[in-house]
Amino acid sequence: MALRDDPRPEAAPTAMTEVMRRLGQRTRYAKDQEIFAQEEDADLVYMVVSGAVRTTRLLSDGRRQIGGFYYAGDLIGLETGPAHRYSAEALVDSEVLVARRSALAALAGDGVLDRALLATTRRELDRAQEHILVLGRKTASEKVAGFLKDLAQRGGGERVALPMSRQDMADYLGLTIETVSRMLTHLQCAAVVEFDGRRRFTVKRWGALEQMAA
Amino acid sequence: MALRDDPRPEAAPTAMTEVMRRLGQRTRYAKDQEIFAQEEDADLVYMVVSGAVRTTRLLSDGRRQIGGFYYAGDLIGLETGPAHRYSAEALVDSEVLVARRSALAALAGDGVLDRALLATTRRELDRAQEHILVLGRKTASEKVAGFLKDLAQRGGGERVALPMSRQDMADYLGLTIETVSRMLTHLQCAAVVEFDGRRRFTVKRWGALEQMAA
DNA sequence: CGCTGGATTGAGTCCGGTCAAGCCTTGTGG
DNA sequence: CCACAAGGCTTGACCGGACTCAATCCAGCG
Repeated sequence: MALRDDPRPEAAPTAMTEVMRRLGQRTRYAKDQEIFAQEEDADLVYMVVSGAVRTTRLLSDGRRQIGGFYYAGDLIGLETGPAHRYSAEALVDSEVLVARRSALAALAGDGVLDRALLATTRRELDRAQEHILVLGRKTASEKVAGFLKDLAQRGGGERVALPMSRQDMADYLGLTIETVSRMLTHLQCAAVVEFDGRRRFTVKRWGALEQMAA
Repeated sequence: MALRDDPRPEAAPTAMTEVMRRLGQRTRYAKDQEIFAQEEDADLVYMVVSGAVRTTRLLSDGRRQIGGFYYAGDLIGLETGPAHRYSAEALVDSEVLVARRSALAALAGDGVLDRALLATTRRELDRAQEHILVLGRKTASEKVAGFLKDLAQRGGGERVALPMSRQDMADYLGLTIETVSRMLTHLQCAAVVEFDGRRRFTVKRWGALEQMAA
């Protein structure tokens, strides 16, 4: 595969990472364990150290929307006001640094913290707006192709791991599990990607994938 | 109608409003005139003084997604990094205060500006996440009912104005203009709302509207 | 090796999109 | 002040992409 420049933005400002490392309480969460709950008081900030996390929002009738997936270096828990709008759960066994917001402010200095939080929040807003475009105006096959493309870019390597289930993908993309599965089958039949087990794939025709993502 | 407490959050922190009033260049935009363009350098901050604004994002094939609608007191132009992800246009003839970000920082002091921007950005992120839930997991009738409900709450008064076209509503909700029109007709047939012309309505059965918004 | 739960596949349905025809405001000019 | 145009909106008929329901498949694990 040709070299491409890494599209990943800095996961979080260095100052933030530094402070979190010093003040954060390292905590382990098992697969599917809840890290924080919807409506819970949002006084804590979380940084993923290893593993992966999803943020989800539940409607009373069981419909679920996933807000995003977070990996090592990503900050969560700041996307909300006083109370969380989303809950967060570990996708796989994960380690997370947890810190009180007030403690962070004391150590980092208000200005530094504010600037770091602003940068992270703004990046989060960009992600959300991209997500809005996808949910509002893309077809099922564009959604799935775009999802795999993003994952492959983020992963960097040849073989890309899918840490989430088909249900998670569906709930992120506003589709059903069956539709996601069909689109994956199509992509594989078209020799755009090749799956090696259910949670691992390789991009075979990068151009085609980008085109399908539109 | 019974008194309800006003669900509107402060449109923008007072410090921000104050500074914008002093430093902002008051500019008029005609209906449908562009305020800033997608991909344009994002050095300016905008505050709506009167009228209404939409932010939109265009796909190459013409599909359009509206990110949000903004009214008097709302800040725009901060939802992005170095370059705007969305363009902004006036929904109706509007007045907007325009200020350089650097000028604001100088006057307000970095800390104050950062804190104000953080608060606004976070509120914007909340809106975006709500929008994601709506686009990903709600049906057409829930989307339209929810949209009218939000407008009515924001408007406060008895008669609620719709400053946007059906096309704008459709592009905000991820629907077509025909579907929006049909849902509005249904709501009116069910005597949930009553239209007085095409751009003005009254909520007749508040409970039913909230229930349909789910 | 057999169990188990996630994933795939198929058949049929339905919600929302598409295409097309008309309606109704709103605004303009005589 | 009315006539008429024009564009936004509504309505109808039909279509199709994504959903639903249901039957299997199969990878991972004890």
